[in-house]
Formats: sequence, structure tokens, C-alpha cells
Amino acid sequence: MPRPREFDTQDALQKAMGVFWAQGYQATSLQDLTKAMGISKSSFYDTFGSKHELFISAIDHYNETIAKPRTAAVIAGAACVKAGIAAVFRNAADSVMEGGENRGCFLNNCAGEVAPHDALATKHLAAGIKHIEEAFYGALTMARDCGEIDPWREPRALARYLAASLNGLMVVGKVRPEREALEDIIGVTLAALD
Amino acid sequence: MPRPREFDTQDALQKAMGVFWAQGYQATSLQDLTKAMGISKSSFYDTFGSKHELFISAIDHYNETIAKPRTAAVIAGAACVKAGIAAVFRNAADSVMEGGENRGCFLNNCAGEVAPHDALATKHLAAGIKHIEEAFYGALTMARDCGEIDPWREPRALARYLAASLNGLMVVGKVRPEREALEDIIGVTLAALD
DNA sequence: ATAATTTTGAACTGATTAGTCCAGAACTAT
DNA sequence: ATAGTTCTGGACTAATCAGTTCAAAATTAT
Repeated sequence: MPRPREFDTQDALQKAMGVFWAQGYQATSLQDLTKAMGISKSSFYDTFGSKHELFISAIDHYNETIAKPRTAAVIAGAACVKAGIAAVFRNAADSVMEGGENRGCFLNNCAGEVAPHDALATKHLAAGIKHIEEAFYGALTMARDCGEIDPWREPRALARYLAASLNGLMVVGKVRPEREALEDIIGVTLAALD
Repeated sequence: MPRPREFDTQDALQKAMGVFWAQGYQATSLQDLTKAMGISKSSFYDTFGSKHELFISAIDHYNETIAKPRTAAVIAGAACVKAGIAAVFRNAADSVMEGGENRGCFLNNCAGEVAPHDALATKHLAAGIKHIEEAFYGALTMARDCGEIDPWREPRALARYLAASLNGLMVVGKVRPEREALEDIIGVTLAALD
């Protein structure tokens, strides 16, 4: 008897994330959101609660659909671990360079704008960065076990280093998107693994 | 005959920068600004033009009074170049850890929030990051000349790398202020110079 | 058709926003 | 004192903001 859902909440969430990503949290109005999501204001509050709740959901959605696929999955698909890590960094640089909008990294953007005074958002952002670190950590322990990196290297320290470096690359790339500079950064960053 | 200025514009600018730094651009209202600056709305518009113009001035003010002193000057005051670079990173980590507010890096925050759609601000932010890179570049060429780093290393690439790494450290530190993790990051980052 | 449910659109609240304007107070130098 | 200047406080736009409410429309299953 119930009328089934008409709009896809995941799809709407995806679009909301896109708006937050491009404009930031504060600069995004409810009108921006409902327009992009293709739903009415009433449905918006029925389904997502509030602007802030949606924002938190968007961060989680980013972690699941962007952060994870762009780290763990890329590494898993590569010929060897180092090549996988390199691919992650190259993809990040490409995403910053490729035509037009250059939205940078969503986690970075949010961190700059709302951390630390939005404690809940900060917690979810931290989880995202942690995901990235763990992806590197898994890859690095594997690399050490199979002799791809020296056995005396600390996978935890290296993973933290790579996660921070990836963020740094994205920040610089957002403000100064110069291919040569990003290549320099990636080159030195990856050489630190040898 | 003219009545001299009563309030110190540099001081007011400093205070405005502090508010933008802590709250972000959009989340800062004119009331927040005038209250912190200790001036009236009328004086505000007379002296600083608009909220956005003040924002740009605040970025420049940060570049001059924070970014430069915390890079070039610190390096210059150290026993050797590598120690100076290490001090810059340690100071950054300290600033993120030390009690309470944890505002991160102003350039980072602004980059996340307003770049690239605020083109003018982005330009001034880029100048700030460039300053940091140049501080490292100067130090690294000096280090290479006096044999402190290998002569085959590229100072330009290393400088870009260090500037990006410093930004990455600040971003991670803002979201996950854990001393041990930051030490790991700094350790690997600096080891890349050897 | 009828009942159950989702979705919409529009009206509405109450607050806040950046920015303008101006009369008058406060201050300084002559 | 007077003239010249700075600064303030308050009134004022005109717009926007997030969020609430509700009757009606739309859709589905029976």
C-alpha cells in the first residue's frame, strides 16, 4: 500500500556532496542543495534532517565512494605496491590539474573550513584521513613482507607520512595547479620510500 | 588641523586576521569583525572598504607577519640549514598541538574554503605558499653550496616538496592532533633530505 | 474507487546578512 | 573659539538564511 520512494537518496547525497565540495559548507544554501538534488524543501528535511546532518552524511559518503576507491583499490590493482602508491599520487595530481573547476580534496576543504569548531564534522573527517592512512599501512606492510621495501622501515610512520603528503599535494595543487611542481613533489615523496 | 587616526589599522588588521583564521571567511560576520577590531561599522567601511577587501588584506598580513617569520627567519637563526628546516616543522607541529583552539594554517584554511572560486584570494594565497617555498629554496641552495646536502639534489624540487609537506602536516594536525603521528610525519619528511 | 503514502509548493517565521547613510560627538591644531 | 577631521551609533535597505507547517497533488496497491 505504501507509495515507494521516488527519488534515490544515494544519488541525492552524491549531488549534495558535489555542491559542498565545490562551494564549501557555509557558502552552500539550502536552495543550492535542493536544486542540485532535484527535490523539494519538504522532502529535504523529511529525508536528511537538516543542512548539517546532510553535511555529515556527505563526508561519510565521500569516505566510502571516493577516499577508499582512490586509495586501497588503486593500490590493489597495481603491479607492485610502490607502483600502486605512485598511482594514488598521480591520480590525485591529475584530478587537480584536469580541466576547470579544481575542487581539491573534499576532506581538506572541510578541514580548512569547519575544523575544529565543528567537532562532529571533524570526527568524521578524521575517520576519512584514517582510512587513507590505513590503506597505505596495509600496502606498506605487504611491501615489507615481500621485500619491496627495507624490513627496518616502520610501516606505521610511512603510512602517516604518505597520508599527510597526499593532503599536502592536494592543497598546493588547489592553489597552484602547476604540473611540473606537482611532479617534483611526488618524485621526492615517493623517493622517501627507497 | 586634521585629527590623527585614533585606532591602529595594523592592529585592527591583526585582530581581523585572527577572527578569519579561527572561524573562516563565510562564518565570520561583520559584527564579529568590528567587535574584535574594536571599531564601528562606519570606520570599518571607511578604512577597509568591504569584508572581502579586508579578507585579502588579512591574507597579505598573514604572509608578512606569520609565514615569513616562521620560515626564513627560523631557518636563518638555526645552527645549520637542516636544523633550521627541522625547527620550522617542529614549530608547526607545536602550534597545532598547543592548548585549545588549534586553528591550523591560515593559508590552508582559506584554500580549503574559498579556492578556486575566489580568484583574487587564491592569488594571494598562492603568493603565500610561494613565499614558503622560496624560504626553503634559499635555505636548500645554501645547504647544497656548503655541502650539507648532496650536490646532485635539486633545491627547487626539494623546496616544493617541503612546502607541500608542511601544508600536509598542518592539515592532518588540525584534524587529528596526535603528537606521535606528527613526529612520525616529520621524521620521514626530513629523512628525505639525506 | 478507496485508502495509504510520498512529494510538492507555497506561505510563513524570525533571525541574520553586508552594506549605506548621516547627524552629531569627539578630538586636534590653529 | 573655530575650523577641520575622525569616529560613532543608530536607523535603514533589501536580500538571504535555515527551518516549519500544511493542504493538496501524485502515486501505488487493494
